[in-house]
Amino acid sequence: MSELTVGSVARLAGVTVRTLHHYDEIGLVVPSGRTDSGYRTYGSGEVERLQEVLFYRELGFSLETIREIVGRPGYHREAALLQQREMLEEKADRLLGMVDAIDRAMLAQRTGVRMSSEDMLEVFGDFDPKEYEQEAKERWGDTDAYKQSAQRTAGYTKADWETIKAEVDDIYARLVDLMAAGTPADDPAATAIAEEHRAHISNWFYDCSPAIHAGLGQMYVADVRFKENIDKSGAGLAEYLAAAIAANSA
Amino acid sequence: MSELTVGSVARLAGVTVRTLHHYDEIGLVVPSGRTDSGYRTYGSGEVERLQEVLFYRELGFSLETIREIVGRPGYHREAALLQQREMLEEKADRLLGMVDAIDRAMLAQRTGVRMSSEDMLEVFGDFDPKEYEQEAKERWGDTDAYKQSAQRTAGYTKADWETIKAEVDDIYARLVDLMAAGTPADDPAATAIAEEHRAHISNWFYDCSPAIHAGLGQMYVADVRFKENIDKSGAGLAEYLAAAIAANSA
DNA sequence: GCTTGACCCTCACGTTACGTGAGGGTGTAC
DNA sequence: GTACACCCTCACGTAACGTGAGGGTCAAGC
Repeated sequence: MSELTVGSVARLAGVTVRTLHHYDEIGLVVPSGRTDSGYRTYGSGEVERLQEVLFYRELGFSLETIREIVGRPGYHREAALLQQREMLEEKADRLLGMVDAIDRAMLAQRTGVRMSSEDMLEVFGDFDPKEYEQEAKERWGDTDAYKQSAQRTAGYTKADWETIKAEVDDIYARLVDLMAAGTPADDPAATAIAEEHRAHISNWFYDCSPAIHAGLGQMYVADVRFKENIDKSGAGLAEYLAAAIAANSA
Repeated sequence: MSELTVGSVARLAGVTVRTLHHYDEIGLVVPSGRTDSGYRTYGSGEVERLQEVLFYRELGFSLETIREIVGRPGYHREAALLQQREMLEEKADRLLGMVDAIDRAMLAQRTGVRMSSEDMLEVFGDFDPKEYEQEAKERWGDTDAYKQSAQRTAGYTKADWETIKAEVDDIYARLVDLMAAGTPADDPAATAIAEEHRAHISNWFYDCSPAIHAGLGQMYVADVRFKENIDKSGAGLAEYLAAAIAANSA
């Protein structure tokens, strides 16, 4: 009475009949018996086994491995799970790496012939934004800001990058002037430029809240790569900019 | 003179000879010609095409799709790339979901029979840590702290969770006492307990630096789910705890 | 008793992107 | 002359089923 036919079991477990045939063929889940006319019958035990098999299948195990897991009573399920976990993480990493590569490819394609490292170098000197790209991805890959930035910048042409660079240079130059004049970083003149800087980022990269801006400022002095690059526009500019941002965010 | 043989091309492109045979079979990359004895010869054009094919292959495109991309001159490479990008992200999400499922499965397995929602409920009342899990994953999924936490907690038994709960309750109770006595949150008595709270998290979940702890404190008041849960131990406790943490982190 | 569906069966080939021999020529260095 | 590296063309194998082809079975309705 509790013997079910293939169709019922298939619907119950959310698989096709062919799948059950296949599992029967390879001996992974074998029907409890057959009717006189040859119809497969499944008991509750078989259905349970099927569900365990499907659980592991969902986790991406191969049927061969699943056979070992559900077959041997004392099989190291935990070790298998751990191993699988690592494999999945690696795969996911690979896929995200591909996403990254696509972003780069689209950037290259959109910017006409190519906006590859050579052109980058032309615009940015020896501070290649791409150099920082991988790490940025690791740090902020999953944040909205990163995605927004990646999406927007993918469409930028060389002319855009030149405009961006020009804007930043202008901001830096005016800050250097203030700094040279001995203006304190929390002076309204400086904080106004810090605010311009924030607008610049919001405009070209991602919505930059004062809080995020404050974090950026800290990084400008903490991360030597940023600091060195900024200081190229004037010694001590990184600290000055960071202080102005801090004052503006407060 | 610039005609290369299969082996050379294969080594050059980092693929096997069989791959080149296959691409020839399906007409994806066809040799420029054959020698009298039937050897395949590849010119620079073919090698270039091969490299373009391999580029798209790296991105996970099927050979059929690649044929369309590199075949038609005006094919919408960009649209294809965008679509592929989305697919890859979805796949990556799926894989990370599996990792998550494995974490849960291991948790279930380690805690003896099962440490499922029912038991969770028993220990934590109606504040199920798992309920917050998905969002935590989204927010912090890629951080070291999250991984550390997920790894450690995967091994916790029901008894562990009870200990954790008891410790937190004790911390909260003593804070409520201080609060009732009118002790300011920046009083050493309160900040000492805040420090205990930090140690508790470092001990059971992940290395909690003062900076991270400060962030947590802010979230305790900003996120109603945390706030409400904490306030169950005493009205206003969330703010008091947050203030004590802030004072302790300063 | 007969038809009509819905369901079941067993082959068996198709899918992806090659891996892996089998069986046999080719090119050149010693 | 022969050893060895390299090339060729079949052609089957891989994972997990999808998809018919060709043909029985079962219960319901006429």
